[in-house]
Amino acid sequence: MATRDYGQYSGVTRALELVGERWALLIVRDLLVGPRRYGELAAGLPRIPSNILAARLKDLQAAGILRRAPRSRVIVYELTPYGRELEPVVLALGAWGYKALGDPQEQQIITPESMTMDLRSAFRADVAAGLPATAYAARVGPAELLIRVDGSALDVRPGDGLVDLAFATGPDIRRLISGELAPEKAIATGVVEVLRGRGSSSTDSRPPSTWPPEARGPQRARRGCLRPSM
Amino acid sequence: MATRDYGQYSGVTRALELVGERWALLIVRDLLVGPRRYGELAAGLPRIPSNILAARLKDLQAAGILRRAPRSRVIVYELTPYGRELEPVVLALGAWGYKALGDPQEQQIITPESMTMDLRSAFRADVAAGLPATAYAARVGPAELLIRVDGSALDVRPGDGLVDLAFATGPDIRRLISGELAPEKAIATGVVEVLRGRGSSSTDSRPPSTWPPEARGPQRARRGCLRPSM
DNA sequence: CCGGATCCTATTGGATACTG
DNA sequence: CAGTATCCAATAGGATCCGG
Repeated sequence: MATRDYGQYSGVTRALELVGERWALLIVRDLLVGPRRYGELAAGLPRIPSNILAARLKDLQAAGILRRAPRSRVIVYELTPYGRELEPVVLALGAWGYKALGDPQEQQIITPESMTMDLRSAFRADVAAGLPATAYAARVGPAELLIRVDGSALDVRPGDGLVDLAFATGPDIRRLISGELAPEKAIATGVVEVLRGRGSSSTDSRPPSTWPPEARGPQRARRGCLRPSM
Repeated sequence: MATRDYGQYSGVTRALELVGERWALLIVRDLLVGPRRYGELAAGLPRIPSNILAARLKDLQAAGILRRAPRSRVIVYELTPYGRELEPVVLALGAWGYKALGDPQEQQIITPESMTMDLRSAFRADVAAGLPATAYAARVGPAELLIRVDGSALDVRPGDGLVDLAFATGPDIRRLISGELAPEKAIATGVVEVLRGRGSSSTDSRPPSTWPPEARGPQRARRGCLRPSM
């Protein structure tokens, strides 16, 4: 490995030598949602310089964490089985970091990939096991997600579709994800606004008032990445 | 936070802003074993420059992850409750990294703290639940550890004491920790050498032959940190 | 336009020396 | 022992450029 090593024979140091550099785990996080093209990764990591993205992709590939795969004339990057085994690491980091998250700042964006992984990190299989199979359309700030819960399995992915229930939330969903707020209380206090109906999407509704007005309309900053704006 | 941020509102980015810098998670790892003094941390992280250690301690303290605590005239650093919640992150990273670990290289050391956390990462509560309470003295390469298993609880700490069973292992213990090798096979193949007896310590035995000769004697490089030497 | 490579500057980390 | 201060090397950031 080209990366500077820690001079220690241990699992944590080895892991940090492979994925400890800046941006590396964020690339892995986005690829945990699915294979992505170079430009899609760049769009989801708004501040990454293109030379750093290229360098990380090269390093992660050399480490056997991801691979370049040609998909009908375009190249996508996808995790190897070993790379996918980083999912517990990313989920644990996300769950921990979510507790230290305050209100969104100006210039902080939410991407579909980041919100997808944040929701996965909040999923409690034991709780979900008692629920009937349900599909949700969620608008979490500016990201639109399709969520399916079936037994103790969770499927979250960016997008839309036919669902049983649609809901929209503001930035306070973080209190729900971090476990600070119970789901019933979230609905009762308006943190989560339930939009009933077996409809198609959530595009026929407005986000709850906790989102500032300027965040309501879709303000595309870059391909597929919207800013919560405040 | 002074650290450069990722411009994203998500749990993983927030976590990486707090503990994503070089050396930070290794300091947390060592403090998960117990409170440590500045010099003890420096000894356990052999290549860390003292200015970096000082800077990280300051940042981690500002982030509410650790605190300086006066203990009878000396200052120790200890994790806050929030800092201790990083344990799942460190264990997941260690378990993942262990699978990518090859044989120890020259100049790679093993510290009691690193080996303690590596063993914790390999602990399977469900398996241990069926075993009687037992205390082990383990010499893992150059580190001497006291291991107690009771029900589904594991207690690993650097040190020695009265035990039920003593054993010594070479670098191939990594195949045991990573799950590649079953315990019975490890003993059968000599990866783990069992030194029977309800004795006091493992100091009356030699490590298995898989450790190179020059590693057999205790070669203290720095306080409490020994090198496996190849 | 996508997928990078290159160049240059700004920031951070690393090694060593030094101090209360 | 518990850190600072200094200086230099390495890395990240930003802009631009290039080939398909």
